[in-house]
Amino acid sequence: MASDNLDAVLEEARSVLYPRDAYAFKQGDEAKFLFVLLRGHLRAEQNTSSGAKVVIRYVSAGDVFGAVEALALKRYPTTVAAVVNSVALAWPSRVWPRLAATYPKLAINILQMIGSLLQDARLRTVEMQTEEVERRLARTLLRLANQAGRKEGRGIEIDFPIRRQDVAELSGATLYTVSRLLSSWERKGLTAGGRQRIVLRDPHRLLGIAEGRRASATSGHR
Amino acid sequence: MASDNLDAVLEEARSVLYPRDAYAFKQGDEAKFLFVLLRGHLRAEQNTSSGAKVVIRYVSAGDVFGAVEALALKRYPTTVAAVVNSVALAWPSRVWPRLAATYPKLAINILQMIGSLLQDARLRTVEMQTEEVERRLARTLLRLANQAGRKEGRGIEIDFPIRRQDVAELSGATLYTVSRLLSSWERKGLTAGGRQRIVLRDPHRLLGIAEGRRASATSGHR
DNA sequence: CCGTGACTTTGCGGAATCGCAAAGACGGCA
DNA sequence: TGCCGTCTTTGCGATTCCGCAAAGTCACGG
Repeated sequence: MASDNLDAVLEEARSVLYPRDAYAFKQGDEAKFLFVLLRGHLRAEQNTSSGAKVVIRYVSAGDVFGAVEALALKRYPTTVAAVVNSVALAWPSRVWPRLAATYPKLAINILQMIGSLLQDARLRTVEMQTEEVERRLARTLLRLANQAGRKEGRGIEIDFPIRRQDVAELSGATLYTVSRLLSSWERKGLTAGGRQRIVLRDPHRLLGIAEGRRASATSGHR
Repeated sequence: MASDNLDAVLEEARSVLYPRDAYAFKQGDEAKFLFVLLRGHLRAEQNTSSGAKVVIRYVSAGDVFGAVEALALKRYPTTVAAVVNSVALAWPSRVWPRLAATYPKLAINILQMIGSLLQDARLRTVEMQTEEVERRLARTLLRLANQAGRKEGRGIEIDFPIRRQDVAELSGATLYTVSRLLSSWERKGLTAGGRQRIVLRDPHRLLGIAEGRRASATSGHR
């Protein structure tokens, strides 16, 4: 039943290839397309007027991106860049009214997706406001592992290159604090890593930290 | 042209009265209705499992609330309570598909509203992550004044009772820090206040703080 | 195989902010 | 009018977290 619809909807899209570090769009660009990521990983970030940068989210295969902007806003409020070679489908936003009218379920799906984005955004605000950095970082890593984790011998590796700086901008901390925490966790066997690389060695204990139990004997220093 | 539509849509709603401190709905309730606030002011807040509370936003007359939840989610992720006696219109969420199909512009409006909520939420995250408390507080007050300010002799008063604690939960600070900053601003003639009451005496200078210039000679202490 | 630039780590203060404790101040209600 | 609970203020540390500086470390291109 759905396959006819699906084919028809796919007809309207064109596919786009983003080499590593290429931009899908930039903050302030006119929002002419809505996308679905087929393969790869993208980073959505927002820059403040004062030059600070915040990572809004990482986009994984199967995710929709640019939708809210294309459907409801005029311009993209974020910049989206490929962190590995990626492939996406793009629909011109002008075809949306027709598609939505023809396939009501599509509209419902998009609405739900936006709803969950909103919920995520608010959850993040709540965490930023009520939890300390260590916990936020643990949560951030678990989330990344969950959406882009690859099983790797003794643990889960985040399946795309990510700098400490990126993690900091995603979790609401500084580069230095993230580096210190990861070092400390590495010494305890919770994580492992390297240049643009993070492996969760003991997700269970990380979850413990994320949920409140302080990393025993962390002491922040030493 | 629109008035017929409007009448027809209004037909489907029922009005509800919320006395001060009454709940429109609570976190976890099944999302059966979507609302428009006609009169009054509501506070939407979210509680964490650990007991902390965060104010998501204040709802003013004309605002839609509960929409995302009713249209896309199953349950309300926030609690909404009246801070003054309020009146709202409520639509059962099940009439939505029919309304949306009949009045496409309605769907577009709702989508745009949700889009701007998402943008707000992300902007807040960015601010929480990149700006210091003083600036965030100034922004928060200006926003409140903007959406619910009443001109008052020598300044703009926030037109509903709001505790320091609420401001803290809205701006991402603690009760103590908010109180200290407001005291300091009051000494400089930027604001005035009292029990559950805040008046912006000099919005222009507040804007200066919100945009970066540090309140001269603040010194944090004293 | 080496040089170079990007990324990471860590020491060392320093600043921002928290948060207890305790004292006021206010306002509604009996 | 007086009491009481709620809200606010402020002193005083205590913490958390930041952020410069400088020294690694790593990956890649030539």
